[in-house]
Amino acid sequence: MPKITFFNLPDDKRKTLICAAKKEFARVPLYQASISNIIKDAKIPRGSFYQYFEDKEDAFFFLLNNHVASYKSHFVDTLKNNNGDIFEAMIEFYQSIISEEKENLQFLRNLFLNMTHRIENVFARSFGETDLNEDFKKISKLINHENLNVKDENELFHMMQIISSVTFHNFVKKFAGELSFEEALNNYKTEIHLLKKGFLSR
Amino acid sequence: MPKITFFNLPDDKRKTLICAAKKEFARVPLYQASISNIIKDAKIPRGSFYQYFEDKEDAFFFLLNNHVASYKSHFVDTLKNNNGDIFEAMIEFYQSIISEEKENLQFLRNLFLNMTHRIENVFARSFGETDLNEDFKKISKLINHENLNVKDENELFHMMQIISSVTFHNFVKKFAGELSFEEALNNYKTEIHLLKKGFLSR
DNA sequence: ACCTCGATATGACACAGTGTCATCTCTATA
DNA sequence: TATAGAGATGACACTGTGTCATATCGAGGT
Repeated sequence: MPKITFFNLPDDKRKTLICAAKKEFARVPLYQASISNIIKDAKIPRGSFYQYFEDKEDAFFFLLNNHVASYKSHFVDTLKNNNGDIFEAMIEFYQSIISEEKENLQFLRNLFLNMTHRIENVFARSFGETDLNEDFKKISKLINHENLNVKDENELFHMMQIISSVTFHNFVKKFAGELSFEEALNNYKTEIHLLKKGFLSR
Repeated sequence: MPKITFFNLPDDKRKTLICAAKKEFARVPLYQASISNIIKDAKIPRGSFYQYFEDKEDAFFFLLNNHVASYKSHFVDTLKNNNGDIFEAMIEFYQSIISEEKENLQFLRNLFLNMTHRIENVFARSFGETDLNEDFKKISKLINHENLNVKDENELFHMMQIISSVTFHNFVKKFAGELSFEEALNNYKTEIHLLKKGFLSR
Protein backbone atom coordinates (compact mmCIF):
# COMPACT_ATOMS: atom_id res chain seq x y z
CA MET A 1 0.00 0.00 0.00
CA PRO A 2 1.15 3.54 -0.74
CA LYS A 3 2.24 5.53 2.31
CA ILE A 4 0.02 8.08 4.10
CA THR A 5 1.86 10.97 2.51
CA PHE A 6 0.60 9.81 -0.85
CA PHE A 7 -3.01 10.14 0.23
CA ASN A 8 -2.27 13.49 1.85
CA LEU A 9 -1.07 14.84 -1.47
CA PRO A 10 -3.09 17.60 -3.15
CA ASP A 11 -5.46 16.07 -5.68
CA ASP A 12 -3.79 17.37 -8.82
CA LYS A 13 -0.31 16.29 -7.81
CA ARG A 14 -1.59 12.84 -6.89
CA LYS A 15 -3.41 12.57 -10.19
CA THR A 16 -0.32 13.62 -12.14
CA LEU A 17 1.64 10.92 -10.38
CA ILE A 18 -1.00 8.28 -10.98
CA CYS A 19 -1.15 9.20 -14.65
CA ALA A 20 2.61 9.01 -15.01
CA ALA A 21 2.65 5.59 -13.37
CA LYS A 22 -0.22 4.34 -15.49
CA LYS A 23 1.55 5.56 -18.59
CA GLU A 24 4.73 3.71 -17.68
CA PHE A 25 2.89 0.48 -16.84
CA ALA A 26 0.98 0.76 -20.09
CA ARG A 27 4.28 1.17 -21.91
CA VAL A 28 6.01 -1.91 -20.52
CA PRO A 29 5.28 -4.73 -18.08
CA LEU A 30 6.05 -4.38 -14.40
CA TYR A 31 9.47 -5.96 -14.51
CA GLN A 32 10.64 -3.58 -17.24
CA ALA A 33 9.01 -0.44 -15.88
CA SER A 34 11.35 2.06 -14.28
CA ILE A 35 10.79 4.50 -11.47
CA SER A 36 13.11 6.86 -13.27
CA ASN A 37 10.62 7.17 -16.12
CA ILE A 38 7.71 7.76 -13.80
CA ILE A 39 9.39 10.56 -11.86
CA LYS A 40 10.71 12.12 -15.03
CA ASP A 41 7.20 12.18 -16.45
CA ALA A 42 5.56 13.36 -13.25
CA LYS A 43 8.34 15.88 -12.69
CA ILE A 44 8.97 14.95 -9.09
CA PRO A 45 12.38 14.27 -7.55
CA ARG A 46 13.47 10.73 -6.92
CA GLY A 47 13.26 10.97 -3.14
CA SER A 48 9.63 12.01 -3.32
CA PHE A 49 8.63 8.82 -5.05
CA TYR A 50 9.91 6.87 -2.08
CA GLN A 51 8.02 9.24 0.20
CA TYR A 52 4.81 7.98 -1.41
CA PHE A 53 5.49 4.37 -2.33
CA GLU A 54 7.55 1.52 -0.96
CA ASP A 55 8.84 0.75 -4.42
CA LYS A 56 7.82 0.14 -8.01
CA GLU A 57 5.61 -2.81 -7.12
CA ASP A 58 3.78 -0.82 -4.50
CA ALA A 59 2.75 1.73 -7.10
CA PHE A 60 1.89 -0.98 -9.60
CA PHE A 61 -0.32 -2.96 -7.28
CA PHE A 62 -2.07 0.19 -6.16
CA LEU A 63 -3.08 0.86 -9.76
CA LEU A 64 -3.91 -2.77 -10.37
CA ASN A 65 -6.18 -2.94 -7.34
CA ASN A 66 -8.13 0.05 -8.57
CA HIS A 67 -8.60 -1.53 -11.96
CA VAL A 68 -9.61 -4.87 -10.54
CA ALA A 69 -12.05 -3.36 -8.07
CA SER A 70 -13.88 -1.63 -10.85
CA TYR A 71 -13.87 -4.75 -13.04
CA LYS A 72 -15.26 -6.73 -10.17
CA SER A 73 -18.21 -4.48 -9.61
CA HIS A 74 -18.76 -4.37 -13.33
CA PHE A 75 -18.81 -8.14 -13.42
CA VAL A 76 -21.35 -8.35 -10.61
CA ASP A 77 -23.59 -5.96 -12.50
CA THR A 78 -23.23 -8.02 -15.64
CA LEU A 79 -24.12 -11.21 -13.80
CA LYS A 80 -27.23 -9.58 -12.36
CA ASN A 81 -28.28 -8.23 -15.73
CA ASN A 82 -28.03 -11.73 -17.14
CA ASN A 83 -30.26 -13.16 -14.39
CA GLY A 84 -27.47 -15.25 -12.96
CA ASP A 85 -26.57 -16.95 -16.23
CA ILE A 86 -22.86 -17.28 -15.58
CA PHE A 87 -22.01 -18.23 -19.15
CA GLU A 88 -23.76 -15.35 -20.82
CA ALA A 89 -22.37 -13.03 -18.17
CA MET A 90 -18.82 -14.23 -18.81
CA ILE A 91 -19.19 -13.69 -22.54
CA GLU A 92 -20.58 -10.20 -22.09
CA PHE A 93 -17.85 -9.41 -19.58
CA TYR A 94 -15.12 -10.76 -21.82
CA GLN A 95 -16.47 -8.67 -24.65
CA SER A 96 -16.52 -5.49 -22.61
CA ILE A 97 -12.97 -5.93 -21.38
CA ILE A 98 -11.49 -6.35 -24.83
CA SER A 99 -13.35 -3.21 -25.87
CA GLU A 100 -11.54 -0.93 -23.42
CA GLU A 101 -9.86 2.24 -24.61
CA LYS A 102 -6.28 2.24 -25.79
CA GLU A 103 -4.21 2.99 -22.68
CA ASN A 104 -6.24 0.55 -20.59
CA LEU A 105 -5.88 -2.11 -23.25
CA GLN A 106 -2.14 -1.58 -23.31
CA PHE A 107 -2.03 -1.88 -19.54
CA LEU A 108 -4.09 -5.08 -19.69
CA ARG A 109 -1.89 -6.43 -22.43
CA ASN A 110 1.24 -6.02 -20.33
CA LEU A 111 -0.66 -7.58 -17.47
CA PHE A 112 -1.87 -10.68 -19.24
CA LEU A 113 1.31 -11.32 -21.17
CA ASN A 114 3.20 -11.23 -17.88
CA MET A 115 0.72 -12.80 -15.53
CA THR A 116 2.68 -13.71 -12.47
CA HIS A 117 0.92 -15.53 -9.72
CA ARG A 118 1.16 -12.44 -7.55
CA ILE A 119 -0.82 -10.48 -10.11
CA GLU A 120 -3.28 -13.27 -10.70
CA ASN A 121 -3.94 -13.31 -7.00
CA VAL A 122 -5.12 -9.73 -7.06
CA PHE A 123 -7.84 -10.85 -9.43
CA ALA A 124 -8.72 -13.82 -7.30
CA ARG A 125 -8.98 -12.01 -4.01
CA SER A 126 -9.20 -8.42 -2.92
CA PHE A 127 -5.91 -6.98 -1.81
CA GLY A 128 -7.26 -6.31 1.66
CA GLU A 129 -6.33 -9.87 2.58
CA THR A 130 -9.98 -10.77 2.85
CA ASP A 131 -10.73 -14.43 2.73
CA LEU A 132 -10.85 -15.79 -0.77
CA ASN A 133 -14.13 -17.54 -0.02
CA GLU A 134 -15.78 -14.21 0.66
CA ASP A 135 -15.82 -13.22 -2.99
CA PHE A 136 -16.67 -16.69 -4.18
CA LYS A 137 -19.73 -16.93 -1.92
CA LYS A 138 -20.94 -13.52 -3.04
CA ILE A 139 -20.74 -14.52 -6.69
CA SER A 140 -22.09 -17.97 -6.01
CA LYS A 141 -25.29 -16.51 -4.57
CA LEU A 142 -25.85 -14.51 -7.73
CA ILE A 143 -25.49 -17.51 -10.02
CA ASN A 144 -28.59 -19.23 -11.24
CA HIS A 145 -28.02 -22.87 -10.26
CA GLU A 146 -30.88 -24.25 -12.38
CA ASN A 147 -29.60 -26.53 -15.13
CA LEU A 148 -26.15 -26.47 -13.62
CA ASN A 149 -24.60 -29.92 -13.61
CA VAL A 150 -22.80 -29.63 -10.29
CA LYS A 151 -23.59 -31.69 -7.23
CA ASP A 152 -22.16 -29.54 -4.42
CA GLU A 153 -20.32 -26.35 -3.44
CA ASN A 154 -16.99 -27.99 -4.12
CA GLU A 155 -17.87 -28.79 -7.70
CA LEU A 156 -19.22 -25.30 -8.17
CA PHE A 157 -15.95 -23.89 -6.86
CA HIS A 158 -13.97 -25.93 -9.34
CA MET A 159 -16.35 -24.98 -12.12
CA MET A 160 -15.55 -21.36 -11.38
CA GLN A 161 -11.85 -22.17 -11.30
CA ILE A 162 -12.12 -23.72 -14.74
CA ILE A 163 -14.08 -20.81 -16.14
CA SER A 164 -11.52 -18.34 -14.85
CA SER A 165 -8.58 -20.40 -16.15
CA VAL A 166 -10.15 -20.49 -19.57
CA THR A 167 -11.06 -16.82 -19.50
CA PHE A 168 -7.57 -15.78 -18.47
CA HIS A 169 -6.08 -17.87 -21.18
CA ASN A 170 -8.38 -16.34 -23.75
CA PHE A 171 -7.27 -12.90 -22.70
CA VAL A 172 -3.67 -13.95 -23.10
CA LYS A 173 -4.32 -15.35 -26.56
CA LYS A 174 -6.20 -12.23 -27.56
CA PHE A 175 -3.43 -9.89 -26.41
CA ALA A 176 -0.58 -12.03 -27.67
CA GLY A 177 -2.08 -13.01 -30.97
CA GLU A 178 -3.32 -9.59 -31.94
CA LEU A 179 -6.59 -11.31 -32.73
CA SER A 180 -9.37 -9.15 -34.01
CA PHE A 181 -12.31 -8.48 -31.76
CA GLU A 182 -14.44 -10.97 -33.67
CA GLU A 183 -11.87 -13.77 -33.71
CA ALA A 184 -11.24 -13.41 -30.00
CA LEU A 185 -14.92 -13.39 -29.19
CA ASN A 186 -15.67 -16.40 -31.38
CA ASN A 187 -12.86 -18.41 -29.83
CA TYR A 188 -14.11 -17.59 -26.37
CA LYS A 189 -17.71 -18.46 -27.26
CA THR A 190 -16.57 -21.78 -28.69
CA GLU A 191 -14.75 -22.66 -25.51
CA ILE A 192 -17.62 -21.63 -23.23
CA HIS A 193 -19.92 -23.71 -25.40
CA LEU A 194 -17.62 -26.70 -25.04
CA LEU A 195 -17.51 -26.27 -21.29
CA LYS A 196 -21.28 -26.30 -21.16
CA LYS A 197 -21.78 -29.43 -23.21
CA GLY A 198 -18.84 -31.38 -21.82
CA PHE A 199 -16.10 -33.31 -23.57
CA LEU A 200 -17.67 -36.76 -23.39
CA SER A 201 -20.69 -37.84 -25.38
CA ARG A 202 -23.29 -39.53 -23.25
CA MET B 1 19.85 -19.65 -28.98
CA PRO B 2 23.28 -19.85 -27.35
CA LYS B 3 26.16 -18.94 -29.65
CA ILE B 4 28.34 -21.49 -31.44
CA THR B 5 31.15 -21.02 -28.95
CA PHE B 6 28.90 -22.42 -26.26
CA PHE B 7 28.47 -25.67 -28.13
CA ASN B 8 32.20 -25.78 -28.89
CA LEU B 9 32.97 -25.75 -25.19
CA PRO B 10 34.55 -28.84 -23.60
CA ASP B 11 31.84 -30.99 -22.08
CA ASP B 12 32.73 -30.45 -18.45
CA LYS B 13 32.93 -26.67 -18.72
CA ARG B 14 29.61 -26.57 -20.52
CA LYS B 15 28.03 -28.77 -17.88
CA THR B 16 29.36 -26.60 -15.07
CA LEU B 17 27.85 -23.58 -16.74
CA ILE B 18 24.52 -25.27 -17.31
CA CYS B 19 24.41 -26.38 -13.69
CA ALA B 20 25.18 -22.91 -12.43
CA ALA B 21 22.45 -21.45 -14.61
CA LYS B 22 19.97 -24.09 -13.55
CA LYS B 23 20.79 -23.42 -9.93
CA GLU B 24 20.18 -19.70 -10.34
CA PHE B 25 16.90 -20.20 -12.19
CA ALA B 26 15.79 -22.65 -9.53
CA ARG B 27 16.62 -20.06 -6.86
CA VAL B 28 14.62 -17.18 -8.33
CA PRO B 29 12.42 -16.49 -11.35
CA LEU B 30 13.89 -15.21 -14.59
CA TYR B 31 13.37 -11.53 -13.92
CA GLN B 32 15.21 -11.74 -10.59
CA ALA B 33 17.99 -14.03 -11.72
CA SER B 34 21.38 -12.40 -12.20
CA ILE B 35 24.16 -13.21 -14.57
CA SER B 36 26.55 -12.17 -11.83
CA ASN B 37 25.43 -15.10 -9.70
CA ILE B 38 25.75 -17.55 -12.54
CA ILE B 39 29.30 -16.56 -13.46
CA LYS B 40 30.33 -16.44 -9.81
CA ASP B 41 29.04 -19.97 -9.35
CA ALA B 42 30.48 -21.28 -12.60
CA LYS B 43 33.75 -19.43 -11.97
CA ILE B 44 33.92 -17.88 -15.41
CA PRO B 45 34.64 -14.22 -16.14
CA ARG B 46 31.82 -11.92 -17.09
CA GLY B 47 32.94 -11.50 -20.68
CA SER B 48 32.84 -15.24 -21.26
CA PHE B 49 29.17 -15.43 -20.44
CA TYR B 50 28.46 -13.06 -23.28
CA GLN B 51 30.69 -15.16 -25.49
CA TYR B 52 28.24 -18.04 -25.01
CA PHE B 53 24.86 -16.38 -24.62
CA GLU B 54 23.13 -13.29 -25.92
CA ASP B 55 21.92 -12.47 -22.44
CA LYS B 56 20.17 -13.88 -19.38
CA GLU B 57 17.05 -14.81 -21.31
CA ASP B 58 19.04 -16.67 -23.91
CA ALA B 59 20.45 -18.94 -21.22
CA PHE B 60 17.08 -19.31 -19.57
CA PHE B 61 15.22 -20.29 -22.70
CA PHE B 62 17.94 -22.73 -23.63
CA LEU B 63 17.37 -24.54 -20.34
CA LEU B 64 13.62 -24.23 -20.65
CA ASN B 65 13.59 -25.72 -24.12
CA ASN B 66 15.50 -28.74 -22.91
CA HIS B 67 13.04 -29.27 -20.09
CA VAL B 68 10.03 -28.84 -22.32
CA ALA B 69 11.36 -31.15 -25.01
CA SER B 70 11.74 -33.93 -22.50
CA TYR B 71 8.30 -33.27 -21.00
CA LYS B 72 6.82 -33.39 -24.45
CA SER B 73 8.21 -36.77 -25.33
CA HIS B 74 7.21 -37.99 -21.90
CA PHE B 75 3.67 -36.81 -22.55
CA VAL B 76 3.50 -38.56 -25.89
CA ASP B 77 4.59 -41.78 -24.22
CA THR B 78 1.99 -41.35 -21.54
CA LEU B 79 -0.74 -40.78 -24.09
CA LYS B 80 0.26 -43.92 -25.95
CA ASN B 81 0.35 -45.97 -22.75
CA ASN B 82 -3.19 -44.84 -22.02
CA ASN B 83 -4.42 -45.92 -25.44
CA GLY B 84 -5.19 -42.38 -26.46
CA ASP B 85 -7.35 -41.59 -23.45
CA ILE B 86 -6.45 -37.92 -23.20
CA PHE B 87 -8.00 -37.46 -19.76
CA GLU B 88 -6.24 -40.35 -18.09
CA ALA B 89 -3.04 -39.35 -19.83
CA MET B 90 -3.30 -35.78 -18.53
CA ILE B 91 -3.85 -36.98 -14.99
CA GLU B 92 -0.91 -39.36 -15.13
CA PHE B 93 1.22 -36.64 -16.67
CA TYR B 94 0.18 -34.06 -14.10
CA GLN B 95 1.01 -36.52 -11.37
CA SER B 96 4.46 -37.25 -12.75
CA ILE B 97 5.36 -33.57 -13.09
CA ILE B 98 4.53 -32.71 -9.49
CA SER B 99 6.64 -35.67 -8.42
CA GLU B 100 9.88 -34.29 -9.86
CA GLU B 101 12.98 -34.01 -7.71
CA LYS B 102 13.69 -30.91 -5.69
CA GLU B 103 15.75 -28.67 -7.98
CA ASN B 104 13.46 -29.35 -10.92
CA LEU B 105 10.41 -28.63 -8.79
CA GLN B 106 11.94 -25.36 -7.69
CA PHE B 107 12.65 -24.48 -11.30
CA LEU B 108 9.08 -25.34 -12.27
CA ARG B 109 7.74 -23.37 -9.36
CA ASN B 110 9.52 -20.22 -10.48
CA LEU B 111 8.29 -20.94 -13.96
CA PHE B 112 4.62 -21.35 -13.17
CA LEU B 113 4.44 -18.55 -10.66
CA ASN B 114 5.88 -16.24 -13.28
CA MET B 115 4.34 -17.58 -16.42
CA THR B 116 4.81 -14.91 -18.99
CA HIS B 117 3.36 -15.42 -22.40
CA ARG B 118 6.82 -15.82 -23.82
CA ILE B 119 7.42 -18.77 -21.52
CA GLU B 120 3.99 -20.23 -22.11
CA ASN B 121 4.71 -20.15 -25.79
CA VAL B 122 7.67 -22.45 -25.37
CA PHE B 123 5.28 -25.02 -24.00
CA ALA B 124 2.83 -24.45 -26.81
CA ARG B 125 5.26 -24.66 -29.68
CA SER B 126 8.80 -25.81 -30.12
CA PHE B 127 11.35 -23.04 -30.11
CA GLY B 128 12.40 -23.87 -33.62
CA GLU B 129 9.59 -21.69 -34.91
CA THR B 130 7.83 -24.76 -36.25
CA ASP B 131 4.19 -24.27 -36.95
CA LEU B 132 2.03 -24.61 -33.89
CA ASN B 133 -0.31 -26.91 -35.77
CA GLU B 134 2.50 -29.40 -36.23
CA ASP B 135 2.47 -30.44 -32.60
CA PHE B 136 -1.28 -30.31 -32.34
CA LYS B 137 -1.77 -32.64 -35.28
CA LYS B 138 0.75 -35.09 -33.91
CA ILE B 139 -1.04 -35.25 -30.57
CA SER B 140 -4.44 -35.23 -32.22
CA LYS B 141 -3.60 -38.42 -34.12
CA LEU B 142 -2.74 -40.18 -30.89
CA ILE B 143 -5.99 -39.26 -29.19
CA ASN B 144 -8.77 -41.78 -29.13
CA HIS B 145 -11.73 -39.86 -30.59
CA GLU B 146 -14.34 -42.44 -29.56
CA ASN B 147 -16.79 -41.01 -27.03
CA LEU B 148 -15.39 -37.55 -27.57
CA ASN B 149 -18.14 -34.97 -27.81
CA VAL B 150 -16.52 -32.81 -30.48
CA LYS B 151 -17.86 -32.30 -33.94
CA ASP B 152 -14.75 -31.15 -35.85
CA GLU B 153 -11.06 -30.33 -35.77
CA ASN B 154 -11.79 -26.82 -34.55
CA GLU B 155 -13.69 -28.04 -31.51
CA LEU B 156 -10.95 -30.53 -30.79
CA PHE B 157 -8.40 -27.74 -30.94
CA HIS B 158 -10.36 -25.69 -28.45
CA MET B 159 -10.86 -28.71 -26.25
CA MET B 160 -7.09 -29.04 -26.08
CA GLN B 161 -6.78 -25.33 -25.36
CA ILE B 162 -9.18 -25.70 -22.45
CA ILE B 163 -7.39 -28.72 -21.09
CA SER B 164 -4.06 -26.96 -21.19
CA SER B 165 -5.46 -23.79 -19.60
CA VAL B 166 -6.86 -25.84 -16.76
CA THR B 167 -3.71 -27.89 -16.39
CA PHE B 168 -1.49 -24.79 -16.30
CA HIS B 169 -3.69 -23.21 -13.72
CA ASN B 170 -3.58 -26.33 -11.58
CA PHE B 171 0.19 -26.26 -11.65
CA VAL B 172 0.12 -22.64 -10.56
CA LYS B 173 -2.24 -23.41 -7.68
CA LYS B 174 -0.13 -26.37 -6.65
CA PHE B 175 3.10 -24.38 -6.59
CA ALA B 176 1.59 -21.27 -5.06
CA GLY B 177 -0.57 -22.94 -2.50
CA GLU B 178 2.01 -25.36 -1.27
CA LEU B 179 -0.69 -27.97 -1.68
CA SER B 180 0.17 -31.50 -0.75
CA PHE B 181 0.55 -34.03 -3.53
CA GLU B 182 -2.85 -35.53 -2.72
CA GLU B 183 -4.71 -32.24 -2.54
CA ALA B 184 -3.26 -31.09 -5.83
CA LEU B 185 -4.07 -34.36 -7.53
CA ASN B 186 -7.63 -34.45 -6.21
CA ASN B 187 -8.29 -30.91 -7.33
CA TYR B 188 -7.02 -31.71 -10.77
CA LYS B 189 -9.07 -34.91 -11.01
CA THR B 190 -12.18 -33.01 -9.97
CA GLU B 191 -11.66 -30.46 -12.69
CA ILE B 192 -10.95 -33.02 -15.39
CA HIS B 193 -14.06 -34.88 -14.29
CA LEU B 194 -16.10 -31.68 -14.60
CA LEU B 195 -14.72 -31.04 -18.05
CA LYS B 196 -15.78 -34.50 -19.14
CA LYS B 197 -19.32 -34.29 -17.89
CA GLY B 198 -19.94 -30.64 -18.81
CA PHE B 199 -21.42 -27.80 -16.81
CA LEU B 200 -25.00 -28.08 -18.03
CA SER B 201 -27.34 -30.88 -17.09
CA ARG B 202 -29.16 -32.29 -20.09
C1' DA C 1 61.12 -24.47 -34.15
C1' DC C 2 58.72 -20.42 -35.47
C1' DC C 3 55.04 -17.57 -37.41
C1' DT C 4 50.43 -16.27 -38.34
C1' DC C 5 45.69 -15.83 -38.05
C1' DG C 6 41.22 -16.68 -36.55
C1' DA C 7 38.84 -18.05 -32.54
C1' DT C 8 38.28 -17.55 -27.77
C1' DA C 9 39.08 -15.48 -23.04
C1' DT C 10 39.27 -11.76 -19.93
C1' DG C 11 38.29 -7.95 -16.84
C1' DA C 12 38.10 -2.93 -16.75
C1' DC C 13 34.77 0.27 -17.92
C1' DA C 14 30.70 3.16 -18.99
C1' DC C 15 26.13 3.21 -18.12
C1' DA C 16 21.48 2.77 -16.06
C1' DG C 17 18.58 2.12 -12.37
C1' DT C 18 17.72 1.43 -7.28
C1' DG C 19 17.00 2.84 -2.52
C1' DT C 20 18.82 5.84 1.29
C1' DC C 21 19.90 9.68 3.97
C1' DA C 22 21.40 14.09 5.57
C1' DT C 23 19.64 18.34 4.87
C1' DC C 24 16.39 21.84 3.49
C1' DT C 25 11.56 23.85 3.37
C1' DC C 26 7.00 24.57 4.69
C1' DT C 27 3.20 25.38 7.76
C1' DA C 28 0.56 25.49 11.83
C1' DT C 29 0.57 26.71 16.41
C1' DA C 30 2.10 28.52 21.00
C1' DT D 1 8.80 34.97 16.32
C1' DA D 2 10.23 30.37 17.71
C1' DT D 3 9.62 25.63 17.16
C1' DA D 4 8.23 21.03 15.91
C1' DG D 5 6.72 17.77 12.80
C1' DA D 6 5.60 16.63 8.14
C1' DG D 7 7.20 16.63 3.72
C1' DA D 8 10.68 17.57 -0.25
C1' DT D 9 14.99 17.10 -2.34
C1' DG D 10 19.03 15.44 -4.85
C1' DA D 11 23.66 13.64 -4.06
C1' DC D 12 25.42 9.27 -3.15
C1' DA D 13 26.66 4.40 -2.68
C1' DC D 14 25.57 0.24 -4.61
C1' DT D 15 24.26 -3.48 -7.84
C1' DG D 16 23.95 -5.34 -12.13
C1' DT D 17 24.32 -4.98 -17.31
C1' DG D 18 26.60 -5.22 -21.79
C1' DT D 19 30.81 -3.79 -24.40
C1' DC D 20 35.33 -3.50 -25.97
C1' DA D 21 40.28 -3.32 -26.29
C1' DT D 22 43.58 -6.41 -25.31
C1' DA D 23 45.61 -10.94 -24.15
C1' DT D 24 45.89 -15.80 -25.01
C1' DC D 25 45.36 -20.11 -27.38
C1' DG D 26 45.97 -23.58 -30.94
C1' DA D 27 46.08 -25.53 -35.60
C1' DG D 28 48.25 -25.25 -39.92
C1' DG D 29 51.88 -23.47 -42.94
C1' DT D 30 56.91 -22.72 -43.72
